[in-house]
Amino acid sequence: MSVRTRFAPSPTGYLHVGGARTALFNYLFARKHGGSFVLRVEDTDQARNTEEAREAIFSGMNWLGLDWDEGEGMGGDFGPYNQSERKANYDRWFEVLREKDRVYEDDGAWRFRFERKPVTMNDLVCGEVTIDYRDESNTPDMVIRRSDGSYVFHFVNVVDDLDMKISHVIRGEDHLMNTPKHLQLFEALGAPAPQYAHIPLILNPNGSKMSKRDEGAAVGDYPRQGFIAPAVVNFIALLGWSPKSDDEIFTMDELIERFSLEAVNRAPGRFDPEKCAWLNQQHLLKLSPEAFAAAARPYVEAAGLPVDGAYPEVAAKVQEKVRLLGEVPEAIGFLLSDNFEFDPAAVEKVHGNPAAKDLLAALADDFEKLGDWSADAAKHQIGDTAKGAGAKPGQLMFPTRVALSGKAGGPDLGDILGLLGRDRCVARLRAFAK
RNA sequence: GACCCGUUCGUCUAACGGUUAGGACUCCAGAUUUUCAUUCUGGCAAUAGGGGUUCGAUUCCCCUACGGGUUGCCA
Repeated sequence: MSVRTRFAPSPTGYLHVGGARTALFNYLFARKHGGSFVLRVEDTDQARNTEEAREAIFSGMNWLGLDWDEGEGMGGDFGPYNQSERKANYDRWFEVLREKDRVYEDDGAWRFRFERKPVTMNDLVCGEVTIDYRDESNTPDMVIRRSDGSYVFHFVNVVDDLDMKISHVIRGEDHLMNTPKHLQLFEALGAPAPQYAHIPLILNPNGSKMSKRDEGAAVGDYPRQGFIAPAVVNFIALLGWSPKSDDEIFTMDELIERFSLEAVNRAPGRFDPEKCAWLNQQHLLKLSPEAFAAAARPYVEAAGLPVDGAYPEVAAKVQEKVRLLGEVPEAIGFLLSDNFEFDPAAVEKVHGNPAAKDLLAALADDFEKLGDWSADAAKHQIGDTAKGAGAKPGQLMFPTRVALSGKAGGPDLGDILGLLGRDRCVARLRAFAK
């Protein structure tokens, strides 16, 4: 029997990290076993569905690199893949239940008659869990068809998994208690149930349940802040799953290679923005300088900075200095434009050294007298000027950095000198010395 | 309330019933870089509590506490 997994979001809001991770685990499992990954849209809640939400789900998955084999835009042998178009299937299976006398009418709605017995599920992550359906007060017969003729989640979910021949259902732990209901439905329908794996939920840094509006909740916010997809995929994979080794930087292919449901944890995990940012930095480091510059380009343009000519070279100078692409404009703005801000804290630090002003003025003069201008020559001149005034080179390097860039950190000072050129260096030094 | 799942450094996690309980993020300290960052080295920091079983328990069992989930004509 071939592996077939599915991601079945309802288009009622943007794609959030919990959903993205569910999609990722289903994707990894399918790819690892050479199976199929199906995208099914559970759009039965007409009141809350929106077209924007549909698009957000597709674009979020595309961004993450979770390509599906069947569903929206891909076709497939088990369509349609939108629940809103599958009513005929539901009607057909509902008739089966009615013929078997497993449903009864109640106030115009139809309830499914549970078998009153203990139901045991063998979850691939949680192990054996038994719910006793002899306790009717705890497990009342559930409505599967509303009085308006539409069907509820439990029923359509089961029918679709059955019709689409889903072999493994990997979903959030919030569905654990639903599973015995689904198992009973499969049994009543006379069909074998898929294997289930319930993965723990994702919590906020403070331990509360992560929901809409929380930081880091919307996948769409990640690219806006300058996260790249491989880093986000890597991060959410590590939330609740362990490679069982000390390695932790993984590409999608490596995750596919190493993923297994047995290594999924049972305890809910908290979302840590710091570690996510660190992972982003690690993945940024793996990019070629050209790829890094290209990835950062939109952020720099959005900041209103010119990206012609020297931009790619300039951007490459900060590749190992930023954690998020959104930090790039701030890091290189002073190299692309003469219009930049001074960091008060950095300026204050320079003012702490009374000799700095004279040293900077002297350096400007020496720069003008320097023969050939090059990054190395200029850098050496800083040392010479400092020594000439009886100071250590390090004492002049920081003030020079602040005078030229307005900041305490940034590209290598030699790179700054070379990229800026003699005239701009002299002008900025003199302006700052005043 | 009832039912279910869970609990190892602040966070993510590793550890055939036998380890000085390991790694990573954060933080701190050194080294390197004539500068910031990177990098490297070192440091701080954990088995929720109480009972068992066992020669021996982070690991198995029970109780308590805490956290999460489910209890809809939502999905």
